[in-house]
Amino acid sequence: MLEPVKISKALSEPIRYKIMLLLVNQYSREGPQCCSSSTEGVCNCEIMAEFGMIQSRVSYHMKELTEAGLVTEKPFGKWKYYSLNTETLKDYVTRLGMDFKL
Amino acid sequence: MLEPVKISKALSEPIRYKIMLLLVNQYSREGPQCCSSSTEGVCNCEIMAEFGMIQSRVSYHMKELTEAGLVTEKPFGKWKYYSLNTETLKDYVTRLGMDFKL
DNA sequence: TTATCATATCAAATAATTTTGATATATGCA
DNA sequence: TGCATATATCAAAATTATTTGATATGATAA
Repeated sequence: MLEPVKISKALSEPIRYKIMLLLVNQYSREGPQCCSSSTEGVCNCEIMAEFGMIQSRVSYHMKELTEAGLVTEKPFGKWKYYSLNTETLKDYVTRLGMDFKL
Repeated sequence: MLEPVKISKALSEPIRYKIMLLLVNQYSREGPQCCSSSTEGVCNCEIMAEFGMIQSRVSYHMKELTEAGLVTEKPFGKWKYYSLNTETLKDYVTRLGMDFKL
């Protein structure tokens, strides 16, 4: 069941919106990274590096995004890869269109 | 210039989302109202009546919605009529589609 | 003008969210 | 097993958002 208010809230935090943009564009950064590059998504520590955030802060925001259904998690060994759930975004957009007769 | 984070925040508050729904469906309620019924929109005091909110609270939320560009205000005498700005919503939806490649 | 009504604004109180540092859990490897 | 690494969780602090009651502004009408 789609909750447009919850999805709006997830998108309403600037750093979370930036993380979403990072996920859609895939991570590409030079130098050593904690997890091996993957086409499966972007890992926690890559997000830390990209935005200079500490680990618990990244973890918190990824949980918010995941619980809103905007991001899916894929554990791989000790890492976790995140990717966009575009279906939720599509449903959200559709719902706004219906609710507000766009 | 469209600010998707700001629009998301405006939509992320439950009572604001309900007010938006009220605006799109137009107000229709029995009994005495403070302002005369209008096709131009819904007035502050009608929103107070609909949700049992005090005046300053309604005023605060209408300001949030207006500043996000989601609602337009139309002063009429001592009243003010609010209506949805569907253009902003359409632009928001378009922007999400582009940002996240939907 | 004065009284009344609708809305706006303000400061203080309350509530919700976010950030941080510490610690816990879980996996992989020597 | 024991150690290192990646992520999760927790409690406290910091920040931001919302609510409230009081007062201000601005328009109407007597």
